[in-house]
Order: sequence, then C-alpha cells, then structure tokens
Amino acid sequence: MTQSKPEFLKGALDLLILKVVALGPIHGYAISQRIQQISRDYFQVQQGTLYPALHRLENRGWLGAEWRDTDTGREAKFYSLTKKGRKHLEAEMASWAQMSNAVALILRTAE
Amino acid sequence: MTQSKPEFLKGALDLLILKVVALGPIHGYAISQRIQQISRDYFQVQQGTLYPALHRLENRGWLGAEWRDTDTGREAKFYSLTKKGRKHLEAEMASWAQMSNAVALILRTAE
DNA sequence: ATTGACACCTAGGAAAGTCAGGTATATATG
DNA sequence: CATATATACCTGACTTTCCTAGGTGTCAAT
Repeated sequence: MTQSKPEFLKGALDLLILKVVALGPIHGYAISQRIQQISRDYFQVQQGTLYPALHRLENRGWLGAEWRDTDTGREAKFYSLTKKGRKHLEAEMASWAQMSNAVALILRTAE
Repeated sequence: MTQSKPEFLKGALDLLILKVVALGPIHGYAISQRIQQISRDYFQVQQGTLYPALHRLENRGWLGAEWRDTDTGREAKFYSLTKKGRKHLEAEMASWAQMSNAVALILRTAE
C-alpha cells in the first residue's frame, strides 16, 4: 500500500498476534482460536498463515518460544512477548490508530 | 492476512482511490495528491503503486478513463466511477468498517 | 478401529507494494 | 537560452505476505 509507515495492511496480522500473546503465554493453535473468538469470527487465521507469521515474529525478536505441556497433556510451543516485542506492540497499536484515522478522514469526505 | 473477506489490508488503497474518484472525475496524479492532502500527509501513494492500481481498478470495471485536458492545458487521464464501481465502493466501505471493528475488538481486550 | 480435534510444519503460487528506472510537457529560474 | 522543477504518465524487477494444499503425529471419542 503506500503508507509512509509500511507496517500495516500486511502488518495487521502481526499486530493481532502480538496483542493476543500480550494477554499471556499461549501456543500457536490457541492464538488463532483466540483471534477468531475475540473478533467474533471475523478473522480466521489459516495455519499456513499463522505458523510462518509466528516464526517471522520470533526471528525479529518480538516473540520468545518454549515447548511446554498444555492442560490436556500435549506438547505445544508457547509464545510470549519479549521486552522488544512489547515495545513494538505499543508502536504498532499507535500506528494502527493513525492509519485508521487517516482512512477515516478520507472516507468521511463529503461528496 | 487472514480475513474471511479477502478484500482488505491489501484493498485499502483501492478503497481510498475509489472514494477520492467518487468526489468527481480526476486524473491519477491528482488522486495521489488528494489522498495525501486529505489524510494530512499520512498516505503518500508512490507512482509505482498508483498507476498499476488504477489499471487494476479499470480492468475490474470499477473505474472508467478518458483523456482530457487539465486546467493548465496538459493532457491527463481522467478517471471516474462506473456504476459497478460505485456499488463496489459502498461494499468496500462497509467491509472496512467491519474489519476495523474486528481489529478494535482485539486491541481493546484488557491485559 | 477409525474419525475428528488438537498441534505443529512447509512448499508453491498469487497478489500487492516499493524501488528505481523511463518518457514527455510546461513553467520558473538563472 | 539553459536548466531545473513540477506535472503527468508508465513499467520491470524484487520483496513480502497470504492462501492453498499438502504433510506429520497425538489424543479422545465412537
């Protein structure tokens, strides 16, 4: 797109993931479920989208990962926000608000 | 991303262009200026983004184009919304609102 | 015993945006 | 007059992101 700040539109998924992980350590499969639940089924994150995204966020140092057992006694990779990730999340949220406002400005212009 | 409705995040540019063209016939170069102005410099549409996008929208039957003279006596390609385009704009605006709300739901969740 | 939910992964392709180039005309500046 | 800047259009190569469509393995329920 086109934005001075190149982090959205593509980056909305990153934002959503980071925000959900910020709620507490959680594994990938559950992240997609949470996103779907909270968004009232609006967002449905495909696995082929989810896992590469998680690896991306981990590589950038925003998420840390650790294998642990779930409640149901299964192995799963639990992600948590790093300090860097928390900082980045703050920035992304602010950026999203700006972008959202900018779009609103244009959509609001009278014909 | 991930949305049930596949038309955004990528589609925000299309939305902005369609909305600006809906204000009245306008040529490409001016579209990018208008978007920048109205968004208070937030969006800066690169030419390499703009022109392919306009061709895309034209090919999909949402925009019509016609060569005309500008005020300053130069040739320029003026775009206007087709009926189909107007309908699509309505739909896109509604979709954007939904998506925006869905993101807001997630960003609003308390830690 | 098989199905379905859980939980992870990747490869290939399509779409969109950026960067960096290009053409041409009109106006302003030295 | 020459050159620079703004206007106005365009494209190709590259990158990133997402989706589709596969794959593995475990656990619970039928």
